Amino acid sequence: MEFHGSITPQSVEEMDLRRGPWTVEEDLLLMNYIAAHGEGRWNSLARCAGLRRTGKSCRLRWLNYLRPDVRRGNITPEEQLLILELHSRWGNRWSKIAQFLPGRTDNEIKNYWRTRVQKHAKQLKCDVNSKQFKDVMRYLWMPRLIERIRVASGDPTAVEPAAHWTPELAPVNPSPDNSSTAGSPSLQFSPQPVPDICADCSTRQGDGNGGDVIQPGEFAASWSASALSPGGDAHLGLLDFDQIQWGDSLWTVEDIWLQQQF
DNA sequence: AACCAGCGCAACCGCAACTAG
DNA sequence: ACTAGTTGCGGTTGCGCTGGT
Repeated sequence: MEFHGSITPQSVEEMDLRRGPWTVEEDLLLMNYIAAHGEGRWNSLARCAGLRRTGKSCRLRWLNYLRPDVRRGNITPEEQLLILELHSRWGNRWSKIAQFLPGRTDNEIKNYWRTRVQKHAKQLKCDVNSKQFKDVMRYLWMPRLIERIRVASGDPTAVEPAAHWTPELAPVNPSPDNSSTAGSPSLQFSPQPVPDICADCSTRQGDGNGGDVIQPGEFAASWSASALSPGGDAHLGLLDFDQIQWGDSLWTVEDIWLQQQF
C-alpha cells in the first residue's frame, strides 16, 4: 500500500490512541471483552473491544491490574525473602522471579526492589549490585526475615538464626486456564537438608565469583556475639531489626558492622 | 494552612525474541 | 529467507499521595 504524505491510516489511528491512566469504563471494556473472548492477540483485542489503546497497553493493564488473581499490597516477609533469594540467583529477571510469587507481577516486584531494596543500598552508601550489599542481604537481612517468619508462625525453634531453609521453587503456572489458582502459594518453608542460601553462596564463591567474602559461620559468630553482647548494640541490632519494616531507616548498626567487617 | 520533598505505583518506552505470511 | 506484526521483558518516567516543616 502506498500513501502520499506522512499521514497514514496507522498514524491517524495512533493520533487517536489514549494514553495515561485507565478509566473505569476502559477497565470494564477490557474485562468484559476478555471474559467473553479470552486474552491474547492484544492488538486486535484492543480494536475489537473498542478500546483506544495499544495492544501493549491493554496487555499491561490486564496482567498488572485487572487479572482476577493479581495480588497487590503488602509484600509479606516470605515474599521479601523469596525475592531477595531469587534476585541473588537471577538478578533483574523480574518475570522469572514473579513466576515464583503467585499473584505478584514482575512490575510489582521490580517496583519493590527499586523502592525498598535500592533505598537501603543507598542508605548504606553502596551499590545494590556490590558484593558488600549482597553480603548484607544474605547474611543479615535474610536470616532476620527467616526469623521473623518463624516467630510469626509460632515456631519455637525461631531463636536460632535460620540457616536452613529452602523455598520450594515451583513456578506458578501462569497459563490463562488456571487463573483461579490464586491463593495457592507455591512458597513453603521446610527443614529439608538441601543447600541453603548461605551454602549456595559459599558454593558460588568457589567458582570464581567469590573473593574474601565473609563465611556464613564466621558471620553468625561475629554478628550474634556483637548483637547479644550486654550493653552493646543488642537493643539496636536485634530488636530494632526485628521491628523494622523495609521502609524504616535504622542502619546505624549495620553501618558500624559493615565498617568492622569489610 | 501552605508548601515541599520523598515515596510508591501505574504506565510508557525501547528493544529483542518470536511468529505468521 | 525475508519481512511485518506481535508479544514479552527490563528500564524509566510521571504523577498522586503522604508526612514533615
